[in-house]
Amino acid sequence: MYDLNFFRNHLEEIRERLAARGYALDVAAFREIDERRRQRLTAAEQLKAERNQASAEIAKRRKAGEDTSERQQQMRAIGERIDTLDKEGAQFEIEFRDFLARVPNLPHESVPAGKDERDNVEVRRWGTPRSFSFEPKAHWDLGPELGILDLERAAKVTGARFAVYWDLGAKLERALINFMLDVHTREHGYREVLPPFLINSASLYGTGQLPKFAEDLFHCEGHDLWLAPTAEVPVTNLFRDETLDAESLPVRLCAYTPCFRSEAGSYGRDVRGIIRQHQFQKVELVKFTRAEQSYQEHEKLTADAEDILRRLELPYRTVVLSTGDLGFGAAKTYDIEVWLPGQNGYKEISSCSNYEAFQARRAQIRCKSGKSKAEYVHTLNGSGLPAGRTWVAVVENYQQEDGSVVIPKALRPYLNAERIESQTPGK
RNA sequence: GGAGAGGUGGCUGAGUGGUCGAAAGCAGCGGUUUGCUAAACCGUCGUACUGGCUUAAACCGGUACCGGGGGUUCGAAUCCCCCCCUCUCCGCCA
Repeated sequence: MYDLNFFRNHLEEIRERLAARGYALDVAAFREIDERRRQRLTAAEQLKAERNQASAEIAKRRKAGEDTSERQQQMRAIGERIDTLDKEGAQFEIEFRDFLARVPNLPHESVPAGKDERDNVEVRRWGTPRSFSFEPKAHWDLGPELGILDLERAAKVTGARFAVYWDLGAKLERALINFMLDVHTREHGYREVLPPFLINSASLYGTGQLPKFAEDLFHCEGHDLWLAPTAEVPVTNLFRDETLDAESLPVRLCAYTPCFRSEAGSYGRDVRGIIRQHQFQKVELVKFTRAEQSYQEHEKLTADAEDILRRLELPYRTVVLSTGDLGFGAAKTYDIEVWLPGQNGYKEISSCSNYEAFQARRAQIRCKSGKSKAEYVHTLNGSGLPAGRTWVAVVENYQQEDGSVVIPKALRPYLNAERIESQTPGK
């Protein structure tokens, strides 16, 4: 969401900059919608001013004991005209808001121009993919063979794209979550928060999932409740409609939640294994900063997410998304990609974005210091990290020739085990 | 889920159909007084949209906003309906 005056006065410039991310801003359509809306608005307001005046006059005359029924009769007709104008105006207003709400954010100037993910630019690479003396397996083979991952029963109990973890598989997931929360709260200065997993539509509007991306979400029938697709939504909306003390910024929060995504439109992708699930567990990092801090904090947030992979000794690379690959509300995004031997390539594991004031303006999150006027904060978030994909990375990268999996040193205090060996689940 | 009480500006809190955008107090801001601080006194003090202004700011108008949405009325913070939230009690549940 843009500042209305800024938007109206910089239409051409915005159109050009949005073209870089593949969005065609229809300037003429906006002008027309805006014009139409304002016409209706001013027409209705003029009549209302007239009515207000007349009402005051009626009040005075009645106090003086005069008969005002004729004047009231006149005003009734005006009231009807106001009604009509208001109804039309409300329709145009919805159209107008909806138009604005569907315009994506401007890319930051440091974002490389490009058409799609092929134009993303690698900014760093850490660790060396291990060379195997045997053919490494994918987790969808390893997991079931070890008896720690059970997709068949998950399909029976719930359906496709859900998983059941057994024994050390379940413990590994839980260990990862605790490990990540501990690192971020103890080492990186984040405050831990446990938010609701269901959220209302106002929150989804605030972070930008609505109105445009309803089909990506699970909705609870008969309620204004949705399953959170990421902790970004409940956590960012924690301060919706609030004005924070600018001195208290940046606020750094981390949260564990399960995440639910309908994955509509990705039917053919990542069908094997647990790379793409309807439900996965994630630790999310969220920051609220002053405008001038946000890019510095963005770098730190990305580094904090990367640190989890370093501690787990998992090779990764970090890319900056090109203008064409940028998400709807983001001004700049780093993707962190972890090495997966089973796929012989790097796979996205975290997406760290600076939204600047895009979400803050929708969600009305401001900050204020002393006498100065309140201004919108910048919001940032990134996965730090998803437990599911990290689980995959651990299992695939630490697999041994005999089919067992060595537990990374950093996780051993959480698992009380050094190795996952074959077992027979639920039998 | 049932019964009751409530939701007013940054805060406290008045207001039950007509100069109410809203009393009063506190906080804030500007000033006077003062060796400094404090106190006292005077003034000021909401937000959004919108018109005037070449743009923006300032300024001058207008409209809207008293939890949200509808309705009655010439006129609604005030009356009616629906919803949400908070508190108390009951029921149910982990």
